[in-house]
Amino acid sequence: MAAERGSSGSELAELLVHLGRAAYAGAGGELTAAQWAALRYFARANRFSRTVSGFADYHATTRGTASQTVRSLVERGYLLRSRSERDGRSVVLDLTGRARRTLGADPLQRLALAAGRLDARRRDRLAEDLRALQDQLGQSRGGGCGVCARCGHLLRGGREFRCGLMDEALDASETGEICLRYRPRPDD
Amino acid sequence: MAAERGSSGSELAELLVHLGRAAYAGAGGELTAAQWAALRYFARANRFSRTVSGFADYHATTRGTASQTVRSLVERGYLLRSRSERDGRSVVLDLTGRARRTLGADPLQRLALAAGRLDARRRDRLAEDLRALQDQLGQSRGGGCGVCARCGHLLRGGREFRCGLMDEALDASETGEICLRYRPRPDD
DNA sequence: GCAGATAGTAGCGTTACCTAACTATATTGA
DNA sequence: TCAATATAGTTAGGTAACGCTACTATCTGC
Repeated sequence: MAAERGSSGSELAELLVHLGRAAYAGAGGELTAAQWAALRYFARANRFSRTVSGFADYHATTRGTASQTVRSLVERGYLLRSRSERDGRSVVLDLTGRARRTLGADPLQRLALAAGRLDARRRDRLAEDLRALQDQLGQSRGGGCGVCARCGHLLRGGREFRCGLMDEALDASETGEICLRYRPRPDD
Repeated sequence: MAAERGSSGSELAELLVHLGRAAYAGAGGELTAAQWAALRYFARANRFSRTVSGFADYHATTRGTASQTVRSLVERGYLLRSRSERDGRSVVLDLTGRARRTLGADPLQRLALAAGRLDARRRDRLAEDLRALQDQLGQSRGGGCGVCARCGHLLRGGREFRCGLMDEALDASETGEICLRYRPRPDD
């Protein structure tokens, strides 16, 4: 029952959650928090992941809720909806130009700016620590989430990239996108 | 427009917010996310801050919303409500024994455990970085939030602690509690 | 005192969120 | 090949979060 030296795990966890909320303080912009989250997700997810289920997983909510949020964004002209050619059950969501412009007004920018003012080394260190936490959490759930560049399924041969799971070639620029199927590399 | 080296501020911000949400993944326990947040707040706030407005500020929401969340917790036996002697307009909220026991099942514990598994030095570093971000955000808003031990209003004389703003003595144990009036020390 | 600020509540409408039920397509396997 | 099962997505219904406005009560400053 002795207090831990320095910061305890719970303090850290509270700090993290609190910061995540405070970032939106007094936002009130043109979209709700969930809608902003969806826009950010579809802006950064790769072509295998820009689906309703993908967002539901990322946002840790149900498909029903995700479906509702997506619908509101489609109706308001932020997302384009098309059927997947890979899977007849899936729909693919893509950002419209309007959505890309709107992302510039994302209330999260305030936090992003604050983070951008950190020393580059410190920022990288922070990101690394947060990702370590994320991977650890992801393990205990099904999901997890990260970019191909750090994914255990990525195969590289020379300058070519390939996803071993989907068995498809990846453009270099795609390796920085978020993927549903992300799994931390074991040796990482 | 060139990509920043390493992690950009926006990536970091997204990571942070995402982690804050993912921590609750599949929680679904006996309370909602807002209710857990309230319980945590009232467990950690000092006697000047255990009010509806205090929680509203901390949780970055309106007093109306905070009032509703608090009411639900009082009705369900998690919080005790009493009028403040210092200020006739205020009510003071205190956790019941049931609430303290319930906090053991806080879904945030999963993240807290993950954080607790980090190396102690790394954890302190992480907490420090997050607090730096928080202070920077707090500045641009009115609020801000932190513990007396790091507050600019704290005066210490020998082993005695005192809040210069409220002009009251503080018990040593109270200096680890959250305060509404927290202001980062200028020289920090 | 009186004006203006602040603490809290109440009511309204929108949205998030969950659950459960449902359709349609994929996958599995006997 | 065909039936069982799993998965993608939608819909409906209910609770609570959330912001807004309006309101009362108390406090603070002049």
